Parts: sequence; structure tokens; C-alpha cells
Amino acid sequence: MEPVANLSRKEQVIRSAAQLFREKGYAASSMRDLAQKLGIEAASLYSHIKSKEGILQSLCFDMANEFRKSLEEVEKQKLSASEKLRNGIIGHIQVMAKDLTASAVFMNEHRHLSQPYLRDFLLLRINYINRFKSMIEDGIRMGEFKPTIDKKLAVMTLFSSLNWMPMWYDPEGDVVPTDLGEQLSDMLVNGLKKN
Amino acid sequence: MEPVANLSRKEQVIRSAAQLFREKGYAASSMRDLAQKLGIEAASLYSHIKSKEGILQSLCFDMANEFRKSLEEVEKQKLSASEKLRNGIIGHIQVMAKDLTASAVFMNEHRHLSQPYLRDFLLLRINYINRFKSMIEDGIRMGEFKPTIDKKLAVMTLFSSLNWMPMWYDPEGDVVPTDLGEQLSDMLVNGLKKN
DNA sequence: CCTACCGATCGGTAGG
DNA sequence: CCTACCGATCGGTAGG
Repeated sequence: MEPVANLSRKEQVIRSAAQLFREKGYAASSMRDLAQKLGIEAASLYSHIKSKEGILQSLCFDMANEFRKSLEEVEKQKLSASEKLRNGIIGHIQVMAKDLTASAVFMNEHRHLSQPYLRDFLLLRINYINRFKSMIEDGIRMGEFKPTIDKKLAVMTLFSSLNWMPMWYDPEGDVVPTDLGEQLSDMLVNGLKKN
Repeated sequence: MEPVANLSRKEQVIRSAAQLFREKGYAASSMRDLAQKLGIEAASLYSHIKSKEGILQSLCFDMANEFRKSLEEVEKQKLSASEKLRNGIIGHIQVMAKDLTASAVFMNEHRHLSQPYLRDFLLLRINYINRFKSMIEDGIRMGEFKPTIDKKLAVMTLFSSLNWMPMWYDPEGDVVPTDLGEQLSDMLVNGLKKN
């Protein structure tokens, strides 16, 4: 009956949960921990959310959606493969930087999703990875990248680097997300490029 | 009283636990799950191990020790910075490939260590990372690597790539660990090197 | 390695 | 958002 206030409170719950899941992991985070963080009783959480896993679902699928939108923007552009790859990397970093906490949960805790959510999530992820792989393949086909590179290794190295960023990136530091994306892209792409 | 048999059984327990921790995560793995995997009662596990966390401690510190030994071998060698870095990467990959399950646990579950083990573990890790960082700094000083690279970014990208390897590397495939290490090194180092 | 069991804690519901 | 509570499960111990 108070949709705005409820929404806002619900978001507070989800954001607090994200912090908790990031720090302790999903399985080791209890609803009582979460309630305490918010200054309420555990039972009261269920006025705002359906279940513990419901929170994880929101976090994982909202992030997945942001990544998808970012990539679609890049794919529309009329650019060379290496420029698209570069923009894809920058976009990914920017999406993560907007919410490092949710990004860390997305990366480390998605495996605690139950079926069919887990399957859906993994399908989204493999689709996303394959679209980056296509950019690399395009780059090889167009003569921008070395034809000898192992495509699976290249794309997995790329994703490893991207996905670990929430572990060490300091948003208070003087490297802004766009710069980080450019530097990372530079380091990886110039490793792929013919010199 | 039967040290050999006990040791072997203890190792079976630890290896089964590693598989379980890798699949479900440490916190979501119960001692009853583990006992079932071994065909015994949960209470019987405690004849072989001290506690659930004791298993995690063995797994994490044994792996840390393997990594340390591998790096010490490399540091002894009289080679250029880029060759040392290459050998360090190959060594790291080889250590992981010897036990991908323990490697995955080492990487993803160490945060469930309690104090003071967690602190000790993190000190070992930062030390290991800093020694790789020194190789990169040496390479810059000796003119082998671009002076413009961000050292923190470079070393973090390196470790991201290394640490995610257990997530996607297929030991049944036709890429042997040494080759993988060389390819990975090639991809990363050639991205750093002056061309 | 087992039976029997412990106190603590879990996610969640009923009913206000 | 609270009180009161539920059945299930947790890591671990006693005693054999």
C-alpha cells in the first residue's frame, strides 16, 4: 500500500544483504545477521523479501542484465574488432564499478542459486562469453589479431581479469573505471595484436 | 597405532572434502555430506580429522607451500626478468594442475579460515604476489617491459588469470599444463614487452 | 567406526 | 515490524 517506501526498504535489505554475502559468502550469511545489520528482527525481513535465495536471484540477474545491455550497445557500433573488444571491456568494467559489491556477489555466489535459476544464469553467462569470443574471432579473421592465439585461453584470460577486478580495485583510488578499462584492454589486446 | 593406514584414510577424507568444498563451497558442505561420500557415519570422521576447519587448513596451507617451493626454484635461476616471470607462471600452473580440486578450494574457500590462520594465509599470499611484482619491476628496470605499465594492474591481471584456471581448464583435453603455462605467459608477457 | 546424543543455529511461518 | 515458535540441520562429543 506504500509502494515507494516499500521499494526503498526492500532495496535497503538487498543492498545490506549484498554486503553481507560479499564479506561472508552466501551460505555463511544468516538472515539473523542481515536483520541485525538493519536493526530489525529476522522475521521482519520477510515483509520485504520472499526468501534468502530471492535476494541472491535479484542480485545475480540484475547484474547479468546490466552486462547484457552494455554489450548490446557495443555490438551496435560500427567499429573494428579490436575497438569493439576494447569498448566491451571498458563497458564491463564500468558496469562492475557502478556496484562492486553486487559484482562480487554475482561472480562468487551465483552457484548457490537453485534450479532452474542456476541453469538460466549459466546460460546467460555462456552467451555473454561467447559474444566476446566472437569479437576475438572476428579480429583474427580481419587480420587484427595473431592467427595463432588460443581463442578459449584468450577469452578465459580476459574474463578472469575482468571478474577478479572487484577483489582488488579501490574505488577511492585515483584510477577512474574508464581508465582502468582502457589500461586493461591495452594490456590484453596488445598482447593479442600483431605488432 | 596403525600410522600408515590412518594416514591413508585421513588423506581420503581430505581429498573427498576437497571435492565437496569445491562443488558446494565450504560453508554449504556438511560433515554429514562428507561422511556419506565416504560411506561412514559423520561422527566417525573425527577419528581421522580434528575438525571441519582443520581440513580446510590442510588444503590451504599445503597448496600455499607448493606454490612457495615452486617460486623459490624460479628465483634461484640466473635468467632475465621476463624469463623468470615466464617460468614463475609455468610453475604456478603446474602446481595447480597437480591438484585442480585443492587449487579451487585454495582460491575460493580460504576466507572461511578463522584467525589466526586467515591472517597467516593472507600474509603468505601477499608475499607471493609481491615476489611476482618484483619480477615485473625488474623487467621494467632492465628495459624488458614498457616503463608505462601499471604494475599493480599487471600483477593483478596475472593472478586473476592464474587463479581462474581451475574453473575452466580441462585436464582431459589435449593442452598439457606446461603448454598452457607457456601460452598464458606468452599472451601476458608479450602484452607487457616492448615490441 | 558406530550409536546415541547435545546445544546452537538455521530459514521461515502464524498471527498480530 | 514484533513475539513466539517450528522442524530441520549443524559441528562435534561421550563412550564404546
